Amino acid sequence: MERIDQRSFDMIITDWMLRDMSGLELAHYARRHAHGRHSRIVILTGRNDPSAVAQALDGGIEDYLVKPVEPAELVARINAVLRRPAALAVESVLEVGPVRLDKVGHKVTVGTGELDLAPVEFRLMAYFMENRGRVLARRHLLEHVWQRRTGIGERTVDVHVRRLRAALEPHACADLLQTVRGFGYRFG
Amino acid sequence: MERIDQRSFDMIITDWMLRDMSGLELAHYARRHAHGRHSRIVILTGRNDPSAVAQALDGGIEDYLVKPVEPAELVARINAVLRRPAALAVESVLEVGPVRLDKVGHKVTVGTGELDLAPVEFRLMAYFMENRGRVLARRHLLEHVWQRRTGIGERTVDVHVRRLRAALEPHACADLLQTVRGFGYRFG
DNA sequence: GGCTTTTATTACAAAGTGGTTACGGGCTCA
DNA sequence: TGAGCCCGTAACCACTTTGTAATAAAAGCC
Repeated sequence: MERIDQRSFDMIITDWMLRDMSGLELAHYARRHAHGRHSRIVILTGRNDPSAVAQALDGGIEDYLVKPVEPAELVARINAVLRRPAALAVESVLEVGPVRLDKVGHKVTVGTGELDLAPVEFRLMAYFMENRGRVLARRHLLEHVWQRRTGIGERTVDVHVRRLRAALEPHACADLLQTVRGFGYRFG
Repeated sequence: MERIDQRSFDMIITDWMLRDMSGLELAHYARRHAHGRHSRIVILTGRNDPSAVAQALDGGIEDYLVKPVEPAELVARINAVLRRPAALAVESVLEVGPVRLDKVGHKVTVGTGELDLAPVEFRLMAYFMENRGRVLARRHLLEHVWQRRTGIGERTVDVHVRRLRAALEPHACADLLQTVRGFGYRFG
């Protein structure tokens, strides 16, 4: 924990049972602290307990290996984890520029102000923030934000984007939600 | 494979040994095809072979599970994979000289400046960058950049090349897009 | 230097695309 | 049950995109 305070690590490999805390607690500590925020965490332990695996993975651990592990497999799994894009935030709070979206608290704030969004708008916003910088086609958004697959017109997306922009407008960040002509929309 | 051709999947779970191919081959097939490109692939098999694990993970497989797997662990691992940002996001950036083209973000930058390209121009640019240094015939470009096969005059390509050059001009790299008289165009 | 072929440039009209607004059905909640 | 909010649709408008055609320029070829 001292080391985590001092500098950042590409990867932290820890046992499940430590002297004073669990590996998961260590992981959460790392996630909360600036330097460890982007560390990828792997648990390597002798304890083969599915519920522990579930708990660890749901808690944002990158991988959970049960000893004995063949060195070849260990190396392969480490490489696989390192190859992946940097760890995704475990917290349910998404943040892009001045916009903060709390998925659990179901609340969106821009700077100090709060946004009042309808259900669909909220999910759309969350999806945009989860995929910032990426162009999302209308068809794609309909599939992922509107769960039901069947016939909703693509123009509907336009209208909801407009509503999002209208909500962002008073806070002067409507330009975060950009139109990419011929392809879709991009956030951030 | 037929299904992969037809639509996209969030995740593909497959055995290691299939009738006519390995799960890894199936994975590579999915990765190469448009619809499967963003699928996350998990191998679930009875074969506990560290070198197979290494091979699979190095080949871009998201996870490799050895049967028997506790349902709780399976679900946890599936969720963990789905929570991760879709792989291959990094691969989509093409770079030639000072020109950077981000296919996912649908953005083209030259040095610090950004290029504003229309849909056809963007696809044309991407195709040129994917085939840099290669002379591309007008007929060839019409077939690959304009997907519809039907009669578009070859002169049209000239016009779009001109538009690309006009976009590159202010950044002093219009000369990247060269004319090869009698054959077509070359980029880079 | 003429002549032909190939490419560059410009202008333009038709088709395409997105922004905006209004509206009505459906749902929720008091 | 009624008011009010959500949300999908449609219509209209403005603006872009894009293929073509016409003309200018350049590059070979003898």
